Amino acid sequence: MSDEIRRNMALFPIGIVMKLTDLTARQIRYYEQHQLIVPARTSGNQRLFSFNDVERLLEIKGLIDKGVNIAGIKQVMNPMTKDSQEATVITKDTEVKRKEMSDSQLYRMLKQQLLTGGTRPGQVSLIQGELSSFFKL
DNA sequence: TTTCTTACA
DNA sequence: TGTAAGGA
Repeated sequence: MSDEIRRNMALFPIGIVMKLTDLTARQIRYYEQHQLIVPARTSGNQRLFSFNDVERLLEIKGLIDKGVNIAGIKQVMNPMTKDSQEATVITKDTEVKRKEMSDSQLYRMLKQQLLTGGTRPGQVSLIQGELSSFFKL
């Protein structure tokens, strides 16, 4: 699967990613801080993003628009690190299944949190502004 | 010129 | 999240 290599090959700087995703540099860097993406770095400390990173950012943008916060997004995105990405190459089938599972789980949690209008003790809120997300969902 | 980190009227 | 500062 040399396709994985191509998808994960770090190619473009943040400027291009901004245009590709319609996100600000601030947002992109913020998501990186929260491990939502792990772009490579050049010798000069410049970030280099891969096609995979761009796709992940597009997914993130979609979820943000629906009112999901970082905590919620982390549950939908498989915490793919450089290592785990290579590890999942063999189990492409289970990878897809795991993602679909996460989506339905997130849906239930969002619905449950919206309906009860809150979180149970010890549970983290997955919603941004209770009101805004109410209309979008 | 572009990007990086840190910090906050 | 936006934006200014100061360096690479």
